[in-house]
Amino acid sequence: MNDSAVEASSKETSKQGLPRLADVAAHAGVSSKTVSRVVNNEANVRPQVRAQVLRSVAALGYRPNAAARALVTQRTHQIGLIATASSLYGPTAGLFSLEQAAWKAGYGLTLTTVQEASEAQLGEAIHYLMVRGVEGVIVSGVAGVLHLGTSTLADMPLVSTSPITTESAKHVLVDSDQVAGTRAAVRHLYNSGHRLIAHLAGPLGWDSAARRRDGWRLELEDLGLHPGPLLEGDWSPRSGYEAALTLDRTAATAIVVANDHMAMGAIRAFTEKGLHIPDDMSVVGFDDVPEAAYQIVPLTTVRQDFSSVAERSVHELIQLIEGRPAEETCIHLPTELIVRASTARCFGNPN
Amino acid sequence: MNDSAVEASSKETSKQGLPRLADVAAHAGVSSKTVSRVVNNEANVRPQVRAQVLRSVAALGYRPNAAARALVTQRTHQIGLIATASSLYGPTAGLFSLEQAAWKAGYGLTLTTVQEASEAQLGEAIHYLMVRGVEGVIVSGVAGVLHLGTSTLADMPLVSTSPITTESAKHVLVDSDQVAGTRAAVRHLYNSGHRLIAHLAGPLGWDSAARRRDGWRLELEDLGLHPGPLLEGDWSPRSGYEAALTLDRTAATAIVVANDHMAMGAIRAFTEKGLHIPDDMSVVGFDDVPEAAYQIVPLTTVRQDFSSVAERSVHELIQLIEGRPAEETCIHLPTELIVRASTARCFGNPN
DNA sequence: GCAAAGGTTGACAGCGCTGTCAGTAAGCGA
DNA sequence: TCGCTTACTGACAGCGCTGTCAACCTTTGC
Repeated sequence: MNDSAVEASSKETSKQGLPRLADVAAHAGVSSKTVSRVVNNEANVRPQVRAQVLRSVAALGYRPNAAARALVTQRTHQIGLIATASSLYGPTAGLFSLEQAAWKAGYGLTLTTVQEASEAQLGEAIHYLMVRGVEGVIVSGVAGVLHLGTSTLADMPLVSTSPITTESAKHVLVDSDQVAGTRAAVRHLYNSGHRLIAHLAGPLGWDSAARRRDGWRLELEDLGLHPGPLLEGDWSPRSGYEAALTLDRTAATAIVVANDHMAMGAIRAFTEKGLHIPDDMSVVGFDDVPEAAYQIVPLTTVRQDFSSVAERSVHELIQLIEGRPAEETCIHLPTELIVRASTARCFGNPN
Repeated sequence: MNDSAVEASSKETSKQGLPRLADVAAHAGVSSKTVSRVVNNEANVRPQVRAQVLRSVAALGYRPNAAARALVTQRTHQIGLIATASSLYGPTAGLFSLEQAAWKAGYGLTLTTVQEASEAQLGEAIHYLMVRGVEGVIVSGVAGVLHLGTSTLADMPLVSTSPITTESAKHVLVDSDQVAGTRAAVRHLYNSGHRLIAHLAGPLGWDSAARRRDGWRLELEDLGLHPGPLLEGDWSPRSGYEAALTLDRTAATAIVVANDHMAMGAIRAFTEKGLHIPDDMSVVGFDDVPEAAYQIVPLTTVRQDFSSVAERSVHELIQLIEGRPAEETCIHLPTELIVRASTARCFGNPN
């Protein structure tokens, strides 16, 4: 019945000086198993015993030891996240949503990064996470197709934004519908009278960059147009700037850019070349970063909902972890075209 | 001597079906303690025994169980990160550097977020991390001053970008030198002839926002100038836009903005009002986000090195974790003024 | 009033690993 | 050759917790 401060008791015997289940049990006058029941909210404990235990827990400042618990239950309730190390908006924006979704579901998030999606780096990251006992892995914003043939990840629940080369039932893809996104951008430009529509892609080794390019190309084909010039950047504003410098108004009157930051760089480059946006060149971005709406020329862009992707990813992963097989193995979330001021009617091609 | 594939052996007895130390020991014909020695790279194992054990480890695909290890060694080698949930550039940019620095030092990173830095939310986050057994905590981009009086964090190694109200020797502050940053911005504007210099601050409940404002005010005082208008935003481009809408050219010829994204919003607002940047209004940002250099009007800004802050934070934290007291409890890393095109001489005030 | 059923509690083993310490083999000087 | 040091190896306990199972204590129905 000792209700004194946190550091009160002197009987606790844990190595670290932290109180253990047994200390709480002694304090409350019950067995440690009963304390365990209370702490884990199990049924069949008399209310007054429960209350007394709770009081002792508070009095001693008891916290369960995750390692001990994990050891016996074989559950860590940890999710691993593998992300590409970059300070780019896209991959990071969903991070907090990811964490919050995991938190709500009672899971912790262990973060790890790779510089590039080489098999070696990915393998190292996976090893790192598995040693730490994660129960599932989310791979976010990693280039290319994941090859997990005989790898150690083959049997681990995994959600990725990139396709994976396994038939494992434990692998699910969750991502924005990139193809539909650039398709919508192209259609919008077409409807505005543009016929010469270029694309500034992300690094095409990245699956999402390739899919955005595919959308652009497919929509042009459906529209009966020849694809305009295809440029490639590395997602950075600088690369957008440099790529756009090489593009001529004779080659295209509009360009679909694979992300907003490259679009900003491109707009800067066009401006330098004396082209006015949108009158001389229409530009569509992708992502809808917060500052896109507040550029001097507010950016028309394809919004993707990073939060939804993150939440859905966590949801699907936890389904897999808890043994429920995935209903769909390939989930594409909708994107939305946000028309602002960087696109205009093309009067050169007045249809 | 079985060198077959990972899933080979059928003798492993772990609940999860994963091989344990004892399985490797049996496979190699040694005791589990010897395997433990090899796995942990301890001395005093005969080379050929070591080699044999290593072969068995590889053959069985053995991975040490972190929970068991943590239980007995009382070390988790995990660092907790508390960040504010937002998709803003500042707080997230250093995240990957943080992770990489932790990785190199052999630590894992567990991420958690708070919506706001209320005592309640922070307490919850801390509890979450402590239950997961982190050995130290980094608090990044959290508003205000941390009050950790009798809190459970009081005795835990902690590195923060905000000041903390404890005398604990285990708490260190690592951050960019915000004051010097805005001071440099003001001086640059002064040297360009500006005398009416406004400030658009971040949310002043945030310590970093308050310090940036202080730098602005202090430099103006040192220069013998009265502070111009002080506005407040919430770091977002939108808030910068809205704040700038209220600012008149008669009130200021230049403005120091507390981050780049608000600066972009402000530039957009000024442009809408018919003010030309930089001729009618000079704008200085803070952060130097990647797209700042590629705006239609490239942004003059105060660059802070998020990577250095992150690396230093991890370094200091690990010092604390490993029991070495901090040499400095308050570390400010330098910032650098990057002059681009959003600032110009003020001809209205020709010195 | 008694048995059966159900609710509540605790003793004990053991999760997979490492620290301790004792024991055995090898090296070495006299 | 012996005795002593040093290099290696393994038996065993136990980290803090939960699962199992047996024991006990209430209720309830008749």
